[in-house]
Amino acid sequence: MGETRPSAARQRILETADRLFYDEGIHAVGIQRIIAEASVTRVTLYRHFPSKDDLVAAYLDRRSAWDHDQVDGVIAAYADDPRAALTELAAVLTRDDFGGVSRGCPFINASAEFTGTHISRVYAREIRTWVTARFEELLRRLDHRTPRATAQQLMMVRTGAVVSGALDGNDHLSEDFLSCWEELIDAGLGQSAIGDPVGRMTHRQS
Amino acid sequence: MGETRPSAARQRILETADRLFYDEGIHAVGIQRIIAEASVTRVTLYRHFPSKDDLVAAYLDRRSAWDHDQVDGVIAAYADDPRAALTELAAVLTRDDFGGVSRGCPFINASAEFTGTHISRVYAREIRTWVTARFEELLRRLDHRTPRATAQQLMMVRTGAVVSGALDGNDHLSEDFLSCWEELIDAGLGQSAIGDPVGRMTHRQS
DNA sequence: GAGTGGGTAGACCGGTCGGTCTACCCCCGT
DNA sequence: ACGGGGGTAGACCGACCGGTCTACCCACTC
Repeated sequence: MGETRPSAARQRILETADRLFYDEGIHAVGIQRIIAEASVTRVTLYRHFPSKDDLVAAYLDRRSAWDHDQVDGVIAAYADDPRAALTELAAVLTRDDFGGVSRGCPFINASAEFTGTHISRVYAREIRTWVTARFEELLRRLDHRTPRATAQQLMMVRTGAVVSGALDGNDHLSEDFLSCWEELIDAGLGQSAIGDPVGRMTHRQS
Repeated sequence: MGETRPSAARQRILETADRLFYDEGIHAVGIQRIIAEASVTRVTLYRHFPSKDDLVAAYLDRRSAWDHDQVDGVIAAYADDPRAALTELAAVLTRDDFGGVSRGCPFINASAEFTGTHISRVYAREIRTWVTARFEELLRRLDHRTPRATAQQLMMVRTGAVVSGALDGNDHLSEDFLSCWEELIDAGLGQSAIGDPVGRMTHRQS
């Protein structure tokens, strides 16, 4: 019962919606466009997704699941080396986001289109806190001095990198981002090879 | 001639559009809403702004002028102390953006709603490169080792701070941002009191 | 005192929005 | 053999979109 066949139509709808919503914005894309480009009938779409908001939720859900998998994958791959995992996460979490070709983070973009407690904002906050928590875990395993504060700084810098990458034409942003990333991490590590003294980053505890 | 009286109606239209566009998004706000809340006729609005896009342009123009003035004001106020100007800019450029109450940067939000070469993206890129150039100037006056790269890092971090502030509920973000900001600047200064050795931030020249 | 620019009022346009309805179809499992 | 779930086709709904039109008004200036 329930999910029997994969439903090719449903898959086409989701992929088309994902592409259009991400590339052009949610409000800018109507149902008509989606059903046309997905080669699907109106009825079929509304059978799977009772309202446009449901489709939006499914879109964000896919993206969210993807990001979760990406992060979990990196952490698992570097299970015995948290420091290397953090570096790899920097790369993975900004993949395709530099060079002014990408449209940036789907959650940030979606949040810009809606107000209050709309699902887009809920999804955005959810995944952001989750990723930040993963950062914090890795930092704790490194005996970092300020795991929570630094995790939030990492999230902040990553956010800025993705948004800047989508807006500016700068082709050196990737290096600027990565050096800043490494810097933030190493500044709170004990026996760092680059010899930073006492907690310059410790304006607050934890 | 041309601009004789200040035209109270025009002013009301602009202020209403600014508020609604910023708070709820551009696509989400129709002309009907604006003329209703501005207590103005349809004809009046279209007399001043031939199309919605013109109104959007005027909205972004106001915001852009405001930011320009803010930055110029700070630089002028600290004309003899570039280092203090940078610190003050950090505060000014994220004013009202922390605590999850603000909606963040109007240019970033507008850019998320449109594609390609739409005015919103042009405005965003313009002001971002302009502000970054001001950062770079100040850093040069401080004999910073990597003024351009660091200026872009500052812009990146500021971007992340504003967006994170608009999305997350975190109430410590301001401190995280400011410490990161100071860190980025001081890491490339010569006779810094916090004793950082040779260029760890200098992964590239200029 | 005639003209003009900025304003009001409200009907009107074609198009698109999100969403519903009816009717037919076809493949699959029982 | 048949029932049902997933699919197609296309008309239809009210509402709203951005934008235009006509007609009247008022205050100010030349």
